[in-house]
Amino acid sequence: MREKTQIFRDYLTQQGLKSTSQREIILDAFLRCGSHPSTEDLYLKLRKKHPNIGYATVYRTLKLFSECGIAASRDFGDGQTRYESTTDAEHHDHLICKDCGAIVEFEDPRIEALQEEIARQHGFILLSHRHEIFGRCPLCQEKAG
Amino acid sequence: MREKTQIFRDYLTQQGLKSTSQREIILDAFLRCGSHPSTEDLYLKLRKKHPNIGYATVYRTLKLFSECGIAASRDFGDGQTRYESTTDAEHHDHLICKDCGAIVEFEDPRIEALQEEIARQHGFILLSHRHEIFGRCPLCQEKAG
DNA sequence: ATCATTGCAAAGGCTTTGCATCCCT
DNA sequence: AGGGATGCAAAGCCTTTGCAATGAT
Repeated sequence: MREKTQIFRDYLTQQGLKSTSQREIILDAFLRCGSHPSTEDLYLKLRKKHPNIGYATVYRTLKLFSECGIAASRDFGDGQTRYESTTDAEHHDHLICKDCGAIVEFEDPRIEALQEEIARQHGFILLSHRHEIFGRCPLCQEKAG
Repeated sequence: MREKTQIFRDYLTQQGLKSTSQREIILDAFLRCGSHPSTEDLYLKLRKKHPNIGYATVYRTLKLFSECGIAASRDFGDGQTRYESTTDAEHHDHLICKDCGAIVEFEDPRIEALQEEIARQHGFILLSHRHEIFGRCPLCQEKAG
């Protein structure tokens, strides 16, 4: 993740913002973290090794990640804002397990194309979209018998 | 909307709940209302003619509508829970104007089929989905020049 | 009479902000 | 030294709930 770290640092410099140990720590945790952590997820995770980092700092730092483009905020309807690293594919949507919350990313150009078509049909200019499929993942299917 | 009114009344009776003037008024307002009102939308709308109806009552009544199947709650990511009447098509998704908030419903069996396919590919059992396309509607395109 | 309903106000849950202090540059 | 950053606590927002009073059956 060399690149993202650099992107973030460059962003800070360029905006006249400061590089701090908290920001470095949060960035590191975010990049190592499993997918789509909420502010709280990261905060709790960090608290173990860095009990002095406040919730507000995590919150504000994630916002910075979002601003500089290395992360994007997502709302999966579970009442928490989640952040995902934007390394991956250009665009993707999510398949979410309703039982365990596992998140799988997917992308399908056919769906993307159909969305364009639908927007056009209604005279809309397409700006963005949100697409989540909720289901039960293989593991939870087993557990459920 | 004869039907829905009846469905709601039957539900109340059958559940041992009571029919009250507030519930009738809220149902009427909901059915007449433009699409996808939030609790607040309805509350404010009602307040003009029925300043004595409380927010909590609107909130609880919409929940009842949802329970008996005449309405469904939706989360479009604008921080408010919205409710839509479930008369219409079996299933549909939404095209939303980012400028004025206008909501157009759409449905596309091709997208539905692709979702099934994607879930299957990942070993998931599909339970539900959420799909919103955000764009700029014809009117707002004009306004924007 | 009985028990659900109502309206108000207060409590929750998450996000956001104010502010004195701290720390990069 | 100067101004952004931090951490705490408090404020905002919307949703949800407690409770005494009210109303439907």
